[in-house]
Amino acid sequence: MTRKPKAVERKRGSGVQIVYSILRDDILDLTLPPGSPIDEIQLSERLSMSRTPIREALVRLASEGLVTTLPNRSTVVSNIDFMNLHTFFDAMTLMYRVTTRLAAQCHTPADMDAIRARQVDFAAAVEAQDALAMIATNREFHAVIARAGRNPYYEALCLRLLDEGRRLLRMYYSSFDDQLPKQYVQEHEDLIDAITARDVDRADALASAHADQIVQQIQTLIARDKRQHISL
Amino acid sequence: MTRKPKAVERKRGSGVQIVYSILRDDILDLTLPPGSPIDEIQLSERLSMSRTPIREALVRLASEGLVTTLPNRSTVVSNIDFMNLHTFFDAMTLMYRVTTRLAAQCHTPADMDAIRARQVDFAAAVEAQDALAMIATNREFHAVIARAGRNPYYEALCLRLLDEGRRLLRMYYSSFDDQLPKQYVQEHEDLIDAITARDVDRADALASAHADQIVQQIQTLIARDKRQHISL
DNA sequence: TGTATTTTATTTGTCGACAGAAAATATTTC
DNA sequence: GAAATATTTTCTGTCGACAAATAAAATACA
Repeated sequence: MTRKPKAVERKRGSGVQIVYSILRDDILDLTLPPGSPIDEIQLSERLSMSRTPIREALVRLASEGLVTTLPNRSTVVSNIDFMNLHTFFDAMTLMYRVTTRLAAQCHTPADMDAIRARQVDFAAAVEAQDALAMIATNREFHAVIARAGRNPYYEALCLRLLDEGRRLLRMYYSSFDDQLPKQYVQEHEDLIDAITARDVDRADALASAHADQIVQQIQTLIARDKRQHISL
Repeated sequence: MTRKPKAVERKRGSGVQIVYSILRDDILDLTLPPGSPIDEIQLSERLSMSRTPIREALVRLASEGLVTTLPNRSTVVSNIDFMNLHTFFDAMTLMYRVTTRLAAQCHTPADMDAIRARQVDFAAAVEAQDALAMIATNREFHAVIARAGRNPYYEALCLRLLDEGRRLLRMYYSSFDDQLPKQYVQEHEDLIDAITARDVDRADALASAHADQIVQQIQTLIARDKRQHISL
């Protein structure tokens, strides 16, 4: 006998936030891979709430580009556009540079504390050879730098790109589980030094090089993946 | 006797789009000035539809930053943050540069046709000394350049900034109705030339100078506005 | 008369239900 | 047996209604 889930007492307005967070996480770590249909009714039963807050969460995700709503048909998790990855790399590199520059210009001691804390997490993830944790902590590291830059427009685009990158990296690290490059830890340390010294040009150059490294890393992974597909 | 508006037959799914467009336009041309509360019931009566599609439109506007939802209270049109206008100018300048560069790199003949068509509209608006039309056509001009750049991340940020700028300019031109600067028309022409010639560096330099001009223009208007306020 | 407290009213957040649109399935026709 | 058509099913988009939360009004009290 399937029993209906009880309507748990919840704070008014929290429902949307819960659904949004769950879906977002599932999409970004590929628990919901690109193309997955999202059934509103199924979700509403699983989370024991009406379809209204779920639809609201979906609308928010859609306006962030994480899901695509097909009119009168199910909404699906957005695809990763491999044809135009270069636009992603281009934007990512520029945003790394711009946010790091700004952070070097106008950081506060509290910002530096936050940045260093994220770097500790990142180093730990690399040390533990935990690819998933590395992806997540790298995102947080650059997110706090972007926040320290104090430009909401740049920050928003940077966060969006970091999330998109999280999905992308997750795709390859889950299938290959590579040796995680320890040099990234040193590159982050150098970035922190440049920001601390308020050396804008050096911060810019380091961010640029760091972005190039990551781009190259991803492209290597993609190339290897393609070869593997051909060999089948 | 107040009669209830008839539920007009409408295509399924079009309701949200209608509300979204109306609200968006009203917000951007300051028909709904910053801080205006948006009453869902009132809107639903005026447009003769249920609150559901209206709420969906509001969620979309909120995720674009055009409205702010106060929990359990009315949603209001977002304020213009005059304290941090420099972040807007900074981002606007960079996006002008980046999108113009990319347009110079990878435009097609169709792109150039679209750009030139927008420039004709812009020139006409300036010639007619129609401030509102100038604001709108200027937005479209840079929007098609951004589209020609073919980077969806840059394009999205650029559109957001152009809309924000539309609101800002509208605020001052509505109160002062200035002489509209004819030099902008020539600057646009120069931009088109550089893009057509695929001269990336020149396009970049021109876009940078153009952005600086506009920033200076806005700052002049703001300064004049402040003086006027003090003199009262 | 001014402040604190209770009552009322307004408005949001959530719900269940229904109708319309595709997709999936069954049925007919050749 | 295959293609075309009809039927059913599934799921979205929209609706009206209700309850919680806040703001406004009214009342009590000093």
